[in-house]
Amino acid sequence: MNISAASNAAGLPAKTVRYYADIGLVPAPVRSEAGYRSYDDASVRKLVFVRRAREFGFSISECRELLGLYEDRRRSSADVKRIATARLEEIAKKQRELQSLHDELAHLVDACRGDDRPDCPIIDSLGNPRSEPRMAP
Amino acid sequence: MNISAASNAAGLPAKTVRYYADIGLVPAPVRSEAGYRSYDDASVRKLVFVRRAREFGFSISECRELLGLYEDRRRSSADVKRIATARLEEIAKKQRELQSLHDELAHLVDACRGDDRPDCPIIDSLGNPRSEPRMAP
DNA sequence: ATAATGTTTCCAGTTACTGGAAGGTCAAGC
DNA sequence: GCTTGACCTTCCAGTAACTGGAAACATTAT
Repeated sequence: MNISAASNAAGLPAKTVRYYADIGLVPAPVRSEAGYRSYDDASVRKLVFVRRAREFGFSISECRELLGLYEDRRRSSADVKRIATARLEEIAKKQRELQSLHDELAHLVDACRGDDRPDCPIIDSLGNPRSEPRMAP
Repeated sequence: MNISAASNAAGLPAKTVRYYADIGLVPAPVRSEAGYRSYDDASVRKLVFVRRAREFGFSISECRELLGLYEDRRRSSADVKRIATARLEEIAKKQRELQSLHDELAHLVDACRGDDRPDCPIIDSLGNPRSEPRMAP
C-alpha cells in the first residue's frame, strides 16, 4: 500500500501520515526500492487508532501514551481509564466555559438592534465590561 | 504608565501587550527617553477591549476588525452584530461537537472496569471503531 | 515518447503567544 | 558613590499539530 492508499484507509491526509512517522508517533514504514513508503494493515490500524484518539481530543503526547497501552498486551484497563477520565473532565470543563460564553454573547447579540446606527451594546460591552448597556435616561 | 502597570490594568501579560503592538493590532505606544513604553488610559482601554474579545473566542483578525469598528464613530451596529452572530454560531457548533464527544467517551469510560486486567473497551473502541465491546460468548 | 499522476524531501508558514538570554535603566539603601 | 534588585529593552527560538508549496524523481496511461 502506498501512502495515499494508506491515508485513505486511515482517514488522514498523506501529509499527516508522514508527519506522524516523522515525530515518531508511529513507526517509520518500510520503503520500496524507489523509496516509496509501504504500509500494511497493521500500520493502518495504528493510524486509525491515532485518528480516533485525536478526534476525541487527545493530544499527540496522550496519543503516544495510549498507543503504548494499545500495544502492551499486559497493560491494565485502569491505566487507560485514568487517561480517558481526565480527558472527560477537561471536556466537561470546556463545555461549561463555552456555555457561559455563549450565553453572554447571545445576550449581547439580542440586545443589539443591528441597524445602521452606531449604538451597539456588543461594542460597548467589550470596551466597558462593567457597564451594562445604557438605558434611556 | 510603564508596561507592567498597563498590563496589570488590562489583565494581559506584558509579553502579550508587546506582541499586540508588534503585530499592529494596537498602535505602538510612545516611548520614554530611555526607550520604555508609555501607556495612557486610552491604550489600556483598547487592550481591555482586545482581551475581552479574545476571551469571547474572537481571533486576532476578528479583533482587528472589531477594533476598527470600535474606533469608528460612524459604523453601524449591523456590522458588529454580523460578526458576533457568526461567532455565536461557531460556538454553538463547537458545543454540539463537544457534546457528542463527551457522550461517546463517557460511554466508554463507564464500560471500562478500570481494574488491573488488560481488557478495556476504550482501547478496543479506538482500534476498532465499528466493533462494540465484545460480550461474554 | 510524453503527459499526468504519485511520491519524495525539505523549507516555510500558520496561530497566538511564551520563555529565555543578554543587556540597559531606575529607585532605594548604605 | 556603589550596589542590589526590580523593571525594561530587543531578539531569537520554541510551542502544537499540522499544512502548503517547490523541485525532483517514479510510475502509469495514452
